[in-house]
Amino acid sequence: MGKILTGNEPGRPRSFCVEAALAAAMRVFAAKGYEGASLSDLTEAMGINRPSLYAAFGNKDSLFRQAMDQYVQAGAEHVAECLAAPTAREGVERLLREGVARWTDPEWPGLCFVTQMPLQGTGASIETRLDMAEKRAIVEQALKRRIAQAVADGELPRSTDADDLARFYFVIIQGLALQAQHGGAAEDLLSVVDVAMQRWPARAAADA
Amino acid sequence: MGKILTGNEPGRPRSFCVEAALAAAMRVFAAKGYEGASLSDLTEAMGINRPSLYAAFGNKDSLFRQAMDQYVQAGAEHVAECLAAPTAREGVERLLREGVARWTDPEWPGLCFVTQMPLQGTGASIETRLDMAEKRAIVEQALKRRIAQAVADGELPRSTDADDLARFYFVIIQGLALQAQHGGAAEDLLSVVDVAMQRWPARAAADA
DNA sequence: TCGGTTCTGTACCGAACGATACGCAAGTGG
DNA sequence: CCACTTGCGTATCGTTCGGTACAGAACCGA
Repeated sequence: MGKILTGNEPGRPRSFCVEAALAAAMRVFAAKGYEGASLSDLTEAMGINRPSLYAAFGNKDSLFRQAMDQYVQAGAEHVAECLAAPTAREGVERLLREGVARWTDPEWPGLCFVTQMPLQGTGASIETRLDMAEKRAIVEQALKRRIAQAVADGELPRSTDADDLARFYFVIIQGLALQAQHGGAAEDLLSVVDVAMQRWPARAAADA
Repeated sequence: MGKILTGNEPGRPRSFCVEAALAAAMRVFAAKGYEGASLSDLTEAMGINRPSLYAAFGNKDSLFRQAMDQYVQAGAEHVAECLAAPTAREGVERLLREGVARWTDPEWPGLCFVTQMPLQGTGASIETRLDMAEKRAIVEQALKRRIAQAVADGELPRSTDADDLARFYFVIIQGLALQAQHGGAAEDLLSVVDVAMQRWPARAAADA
């Protein structure tokens, strides 16, 4: 992932790769939070200095949003991939299990991006927070659509309220991510997934 | 709640009520987070000035912990009160429903205290964060004990793993609180509680 | 009235923050 | 070689942060 040089533009070419720098910034933001990530932290991790950062990304807030966009895009693909499983149940279970695997992986960068970081008083601008809320809603919407389809397909009882069930699993996702960030062990969280999935609404039979 | 004057100590008496000031500080911390709450915010809300704050509470970190202690104590009492319900099911349901009511109440101060605030990179000291983790574990332990008792009482099937079930509902609590902080509507969250409680393990019958 | 002690209020400290001005380096087309 | 354009790097801006020194005010016991 070196720098992308087209060789046509005038002026001195950029000496770093924007995507790699964004990825580095994302890791810093994920590790330290919005306010906790100082410009010095960011520039050091990105391997560039301050004015280059401002020239390339405009702003700390703007940089955060661009880093987040990169993460959210990858995350959205992962969600879609999971939910593409043959049944909604498998899809949701994959989403939860792989989510736990990622969130408890110390190498995984973007823990708090979709779940919690941009809260009130973290210094992020109001637009950024609204943007995050929008991005977060995408996951919930995807869950909602997949579950609604499962109801239509007959995988779930016709009495199922897709919105409620989607919200339910979305709350679990956020709770899992939060607990992971608090240092919860992967095995404990996976057992929560077990309990959550064990209670997936059955078509007709009991699910004792 | 005015100042408590014993009239025996020498020196100039304190002109403010420590408890009231702590409560005010708690509201500020809850609203803006640890770093987001500046000393100016705090002193203004508490109605005192900086040196008084330092003389009375020692430190920003120390102030935070004392404010948190006050909140956690009230919270722990509430948890115990809820879980004292005749059945564990009623207790957990009360805990979730009243939790949602509190967290979505804009007047309620301490939303993020037990759930999320003191994360990495928020500026809080490592000891404070460990302290918070400990306090958070208290709720989970209470849940665990109550559910274990319910298993012993025969309210829950003997095959129930109390630890797993407690962790499950604790994750839901955290997810609900998190979503509330993201601006989730009370009715939506209550419907999540419905789904979560609807799937409380039945003794023997099916729970379609 | 007078030490002794404790709190209050102003004014300030050094450090770190986000953000920028400006001169130099490194490329382009002519 | 030469304007011209663009990114790089140093050095610095003004602000805000958490934390304090210091002087005066308000209470005690004698």
